[in-house]
Amino acid sequence: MKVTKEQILQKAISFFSSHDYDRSSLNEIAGALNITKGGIYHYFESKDDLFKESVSYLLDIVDQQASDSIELGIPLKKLLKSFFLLDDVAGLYSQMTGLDILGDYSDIVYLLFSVLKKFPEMRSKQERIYARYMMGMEMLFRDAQKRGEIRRDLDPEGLAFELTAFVEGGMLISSVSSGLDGNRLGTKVFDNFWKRIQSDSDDPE
Amino acid sequence: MKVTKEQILQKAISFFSSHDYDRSSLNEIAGALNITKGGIYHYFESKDDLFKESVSYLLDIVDQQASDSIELGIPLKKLLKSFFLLDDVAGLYSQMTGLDILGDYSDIVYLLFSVLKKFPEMRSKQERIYARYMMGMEMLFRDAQKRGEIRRDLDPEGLAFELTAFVEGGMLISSVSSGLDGNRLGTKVFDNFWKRIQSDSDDPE
Amino acid sequence: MKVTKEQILQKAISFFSSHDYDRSSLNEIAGALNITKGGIYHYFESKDDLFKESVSYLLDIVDQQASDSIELGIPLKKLLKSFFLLDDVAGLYSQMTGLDILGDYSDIVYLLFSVLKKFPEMRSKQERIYARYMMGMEMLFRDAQKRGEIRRDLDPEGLAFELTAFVEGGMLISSVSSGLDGNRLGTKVFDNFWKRIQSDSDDPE
Amino acid sequence: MKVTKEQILQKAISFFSSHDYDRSSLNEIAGALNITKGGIYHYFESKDDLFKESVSYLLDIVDQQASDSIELGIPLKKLLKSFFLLDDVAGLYSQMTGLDILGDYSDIVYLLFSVLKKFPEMRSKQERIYARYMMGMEMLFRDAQKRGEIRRDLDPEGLAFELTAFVEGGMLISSVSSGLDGNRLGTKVFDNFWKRIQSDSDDPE
DNA sequence: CATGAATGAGCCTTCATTCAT
DNA sequence: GATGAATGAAGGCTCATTCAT
Repeated sequence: MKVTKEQILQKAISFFSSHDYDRSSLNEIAGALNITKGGIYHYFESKDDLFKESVSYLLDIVDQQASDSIELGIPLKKLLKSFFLLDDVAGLYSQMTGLDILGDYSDIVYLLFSVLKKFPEMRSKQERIYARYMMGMEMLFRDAQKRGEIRRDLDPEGLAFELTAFVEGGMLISSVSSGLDGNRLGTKVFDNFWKRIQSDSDDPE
Repeated sequence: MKVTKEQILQKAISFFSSHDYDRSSLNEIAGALNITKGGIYHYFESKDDLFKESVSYLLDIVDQQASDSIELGIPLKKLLKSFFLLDDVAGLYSQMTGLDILGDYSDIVYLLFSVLKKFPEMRSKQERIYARYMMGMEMLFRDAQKRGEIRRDLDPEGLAFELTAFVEGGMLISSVSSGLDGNRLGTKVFDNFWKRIQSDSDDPE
Repeated sequence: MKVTKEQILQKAISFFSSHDYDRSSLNEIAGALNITKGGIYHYFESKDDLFKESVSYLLDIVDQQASDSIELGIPLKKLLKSFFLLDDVAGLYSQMTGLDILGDYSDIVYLLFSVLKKFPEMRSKQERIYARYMMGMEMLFRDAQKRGEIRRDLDPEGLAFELTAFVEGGMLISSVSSGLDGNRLGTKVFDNFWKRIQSDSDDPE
Repeated sequence: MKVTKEQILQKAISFFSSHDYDRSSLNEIAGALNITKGGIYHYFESKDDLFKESVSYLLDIVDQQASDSIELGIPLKKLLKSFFLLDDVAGLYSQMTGLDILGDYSDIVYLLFSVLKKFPEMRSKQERIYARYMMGMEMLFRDAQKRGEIRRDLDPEGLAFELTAFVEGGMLISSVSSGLDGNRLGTKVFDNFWKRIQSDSDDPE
């Protein structure tokens, strides 16, 4: 059974995100794939190269799944609610790739920060993903406004940013605070959030 | 001029937050202090020890300043507004210690994540700081409710979490997205936020 | 010319026995083999590992040669005599391996003691070698009793222990006392020893 | 309570014999005496100096006690018997100094060997102690011969060497072989030894 | 293609030694 | 006298990288 370049990338992601760059040795990565260190050098010029390529590989997946999570045309309320269940969202990260690549949310945040430290030039790629995601959100709100589901006097860009920032921050705090119930707090916040933005003509719950 | 233990801690923080644990060599840290590596071992048993002690040192400062930033008894609106000016808040981190220790917000997040990876036992300290901070926020909202400044039907715990999470997440996104204007977006969000929570009797602006 | 694992073991023995564990640096050992320190880590996980493996290597040789030195079926007297020539026996150690590995007898005693200090779990291996050797001696005496070469009322186990202990102690004293003639004193002792144990029917010399 | 030079010597012996030269740090030795490293340098020029002086100190005690153990004028048989009880003799080493300085027999042998490796010039002192001890033994046998307690046709020098070597070797084997009963085997050997050397006119037991 | 031996630089750590106070 | 800060050399160890096979 040949080891493909993609398998190496996946295993690398798994090491880099759980062990951190410097603590992930090529020997171990190779060992986990039952090949030798030299084998990796056939596909990648250096460890740095492997690192950058594997983070890119991961970012593409994240971007794809982020896009997929934004579905136009369905009632916004239900979709939004799912974003506020912080523990559930965080749980998605582990399955995100369908490849058992990632640990939890904090692993990926750590990984993305560390790549910025080493390779500042990768900032633009991360930046673009955030931008695309928030743009998707914005369209979601615009669409709901058009359909009259939410109030028309709210700024869609502000809403998109507010939501995204809250979710990121909420998961971050959640990942540090083991005793905190992210779903419960998220629901509380969602209730207030929705009450504020829903169209006046909406049936109050 | 004697080099004190505190000077070492500060320089260590500065390295660990900007270069990451593994890339911060004792050689460099010592060199930046004009002492030799061996000198560090007078004050610290090991690199791990230095790392843990310096993160502790930093966390104590962060905790202190977080507490200080919560002032009861003044109009909530003005205080809140300042929290939403993300770029300004982020800027505070660099001066937080008054010691030119930190780079920017992402440095400290990165540092705190990395310490959790290496020393999970330090989670509780970080957790406590978040808990204390959010409790302070909660009291802020309760106080404002008592004074009639904001609506009384809102859940203070939810508000505290919402605010804290938004600020953290906002700064995180901001630190990645160089083109993003954190103050502008933050102001937008604040306006909506305040409109929602202010007491009905308040004069609309 | 490739450097084999066995060559490293031999050179290590030579250093560890003449310089002691802590004073034998991997740098020097590697240098003597014209490789670099890192090369040693290809074959051994650590200095400790190298130490243990090389002592094991030596012990196996010692055990083998000890077994070989016990020949059943030949006149006991001649064989015994050779054991009492302490200087000659001590001299055998240096050539024991045919590899110029050891210095003199005291080197090996020192090495074996030091390995016990660091790795008490290696005691059993040394113990087994002594036990096997003394058992071989015992059989030698039993055989000679059967053949009527020595008196039948002596305890073979006691004789084996007496002989072994005397030889060990004699060489030890000899190795410390440069002026002492081990062969001369050994011969004196042998004469008494043999006079005591020889069969009465034997022709007195 | 002032720390005297002798106290340092004793503590040093205790460390050097149980931990070995290189593993005994001046810091630890000083710490065990509740003084600082610098304090040691008031009495000793260097670690080497301390090492040599402390081994000298020990050797003087050993020499003294070895002399004391040889008592002329009492029945030889009883005295000799005590030398053959190997486990008991080995046990004496720990109490030898009355100062809780030494561990067991193997510690002292190890220490004496290691000092020879580092400072070959100390060989003569050790050599002299062995020589004096064997000379004492020789006189013991001569005395017993004079008194008619043992046969007059035996060579006292050979007997002294035989006895000393056996005891040294026996204890050495004993210290390695945990399962071996040194007293039992020693008694066996003594019985044979005494039978051989006792005067014919002696009452057989 | 792939292996595995070998390198070399860099890191953490220890510790005898010095010296100003 | 004695302390404690500081040095500097050395050692074990790791690992990305190279290269002959």
